[in-house]
Amino acid sequence: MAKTASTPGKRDRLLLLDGHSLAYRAFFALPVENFSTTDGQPTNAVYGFTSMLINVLRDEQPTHIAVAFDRSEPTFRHEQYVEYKAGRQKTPDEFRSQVSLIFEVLDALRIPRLSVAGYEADDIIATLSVQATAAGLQTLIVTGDRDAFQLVNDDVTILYPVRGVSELARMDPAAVEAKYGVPPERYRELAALVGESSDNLPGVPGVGPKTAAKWLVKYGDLDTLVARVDEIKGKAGDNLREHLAGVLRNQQINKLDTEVGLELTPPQLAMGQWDREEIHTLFDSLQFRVLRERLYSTISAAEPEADEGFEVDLEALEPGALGSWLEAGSGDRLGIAVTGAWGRGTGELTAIALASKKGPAVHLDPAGLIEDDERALAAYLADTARPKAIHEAKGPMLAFAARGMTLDGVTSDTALAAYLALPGQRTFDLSDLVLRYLHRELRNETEDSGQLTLDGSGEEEAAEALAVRARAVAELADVLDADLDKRGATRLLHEVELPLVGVLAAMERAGIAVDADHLAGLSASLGGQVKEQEQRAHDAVGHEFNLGSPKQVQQVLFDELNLPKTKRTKTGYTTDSEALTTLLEKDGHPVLEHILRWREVAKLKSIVDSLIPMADDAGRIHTTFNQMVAATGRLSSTDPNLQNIPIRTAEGRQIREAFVVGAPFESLLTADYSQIELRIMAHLSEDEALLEAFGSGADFHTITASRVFGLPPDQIDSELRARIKAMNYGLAYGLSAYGLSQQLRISPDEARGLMEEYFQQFGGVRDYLRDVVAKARQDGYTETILGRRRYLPDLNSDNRQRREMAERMALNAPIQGSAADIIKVASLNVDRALRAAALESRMLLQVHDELVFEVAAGELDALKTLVRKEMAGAYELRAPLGVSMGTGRTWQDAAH
DNA sequence: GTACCTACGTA
DNA sequence: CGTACGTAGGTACC
Repeated sequence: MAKTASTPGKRDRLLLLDGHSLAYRAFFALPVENFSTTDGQPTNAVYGFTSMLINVLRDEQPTHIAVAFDRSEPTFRHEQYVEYKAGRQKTPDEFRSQVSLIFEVLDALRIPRLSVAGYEADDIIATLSVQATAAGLQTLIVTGDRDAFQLVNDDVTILYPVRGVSELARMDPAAVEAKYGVPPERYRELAALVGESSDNLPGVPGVGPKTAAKWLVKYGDLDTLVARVDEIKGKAGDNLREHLAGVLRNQQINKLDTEVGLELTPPQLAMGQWDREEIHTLFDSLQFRVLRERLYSTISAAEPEADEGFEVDLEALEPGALGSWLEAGSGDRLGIAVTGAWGRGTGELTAIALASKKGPAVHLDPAGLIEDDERALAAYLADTARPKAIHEAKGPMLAFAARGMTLDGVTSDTALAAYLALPGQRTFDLSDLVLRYLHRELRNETEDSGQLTLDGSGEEEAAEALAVRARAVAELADVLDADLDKRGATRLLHEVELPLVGVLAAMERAGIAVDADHLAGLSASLGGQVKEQEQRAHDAVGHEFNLGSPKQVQQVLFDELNLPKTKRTKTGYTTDSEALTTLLEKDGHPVLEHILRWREVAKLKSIVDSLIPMADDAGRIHTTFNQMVAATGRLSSTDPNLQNIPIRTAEGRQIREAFVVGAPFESLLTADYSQIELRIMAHLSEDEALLEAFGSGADFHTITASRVFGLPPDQIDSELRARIKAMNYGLAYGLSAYGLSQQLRISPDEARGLMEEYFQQFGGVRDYLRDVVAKARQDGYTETILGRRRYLPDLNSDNRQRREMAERMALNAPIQGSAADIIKVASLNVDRALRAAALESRMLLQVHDELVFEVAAGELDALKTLVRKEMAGAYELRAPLGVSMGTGRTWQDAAH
């Protein structure tokens, strides 16, 4: 798709945009309240500019493109006229911060941006348009600066925004003349007479575009007008004679320079290929969802060249021939693709395709296999010596397991591999990866054979499409292997993530038993409380309203009851529990209490009610663990999320009582790491004092507090301990003095002092945190103890908000990610040890730093020993891992 | 019906 | 102005 730079054809069109002028227009056209990211970065100018850009790209289909920007340095015009642009309002800060974002958008779209010290964007555009005409290109200029009208001719058209950002007036020579009464080449003279207030170029008083045009038409041009200035009668003539010098100066100054020295010539501005993924990430961070879709749907991304598809030769197998077909394979890794449905710990397969990188492929209907083939397939799938590649193995694994088959010997899960390579990505579509890594389209290359399929026309195509996927997976796996090798993630994939897939599948299959009666009872009692609080809240304000609607709650509190305003949100004032609690302390209006209480019980009821229908016939709930969403390497849990079951309040803990041991097992065992993230921080920072605090065996927060405050441990009260506990944990999240002050409700100065005293004792931590960010800025990524990377390009952003956000991520990612590494290793080792010891007990859940087990009869002691050993020994930290355990009939009873 | 927002549960 | 997630309900949009 890229054009050859040296041979512009006659249909080539150069699009030139004036970056600042368009962004500035957008800035004032779009209300900043409606255009900012959730973290407060204004985006109205970026949005408006990008939107205009997309529209023009769509409507004009340019072949060449560039965006010109002004520079902050003075221009040659300032040298000629010191008052040039004097008296302008200072650029608003909200605008300034968006310019670099516009740069990022352009960079991601591979659109060259040009600026030259001493010149304005218009001069660059003028120079390029002249060069483009000489090179035979048509030129389109998008600018909000009327000075550019002087450039219009048969080869140069201007698109001038009228009313906001969505409408562009097309200014060709006829349009300019129709609007101003003079041809474009006279526009500059007209503007000199009229003046330009925004550039501080006063014109002739009392002379507007109409009079100026009349004169120019009558005399032909400005020079003649000046020569015969004495002929002009009336007040206007007097004014003209009086301001003649200014007019001539204006004419000098508004002349655009067409000989600016530029590094690129028009033919070198051919539209490049842009990176879909980079755009995806950038627009995501700008929260431009609609715009991104518009971009994708309106202009074709210059994707990696993808004219090729896949050629597969689908072999028809006689019944009973599968075994020998599988044997005949050279031992190459086969790609597997399946269709079907899975989730909630089980699944079903409707089709299977197997293909090597080269050679024939087969397509199987799992329901139609004869016994021999079924046996051959099962043996092949379970054979660890037969390497396999598959995209997203866990779902199919559940489906295979549901029909009694084991999928083993998976040496590549292409989705998982891509996750390790690009952990920040949201989706890992096979077709996207094929395009990215193989530069191919996920489609069948073979032309229609011309044969009509008599039995169901779609079936053949579906089979071929699946075979194509299997082939693509086989090829992709090799390329990803090489990519991961480059990134140092090979061992992480093969020794941790891949084997973990089966362990997670087993946990999902097992599920956890719930006590349906207990849940029903909870639902009823919570329901009663919800009703009661609702009634009381209505009574307190004298009318009904929806407590679940933040909007209505705001109305009641701030409009009707006139309570003091809280912190602003995008759409009003926050009514979150923290704000309402503060309000309650200040004002004490009874409705506040009921709203807070209603929220509490309503939340709990919604959790209970969501769990009730999740139980299967055996009374067990099966979550789905997602191994590829968290950028730090953690797992997540969905449908239902069993990683956020309440624990903090007594009522919440009643929900934990609903998770119970299932027959024939004896009890539940929970085992969790104590303060694993702090231990990792101590390990990574090698701070002697911190390591010592862990070594002492006493309460960690108390010990660190005693050091910071210079008091013996027995004089550390709960208040002092709480402060240091907040510090200890906050550090791993990039806590600021301000944040700490907010949390502890102390002054920022006090908080700053506390941090300083802390770092006096634990200077190694400060050094580590500083170094980890500095290194990440250098490398572009952070790394965990097992080499799991997180890429943070924003560390070098010139947008402060984004940069600081990235810095906090950089602080946290190695700590949170290393904890994730450790519990993954622990899960694998526990699983392995359970099988080695032939125990019946099984692992049910993983909750970030906790594992939950179902204990088989008589195995409790053996299990505890085994779990403690494997968890504590998962990784050797300088602050050794500590494990605490508890058992009981319910998840709550097993707390400790 | 879909997408965003606010609020809130966990580690 | 402390990281990482998922879900629910309301609301605004199509």
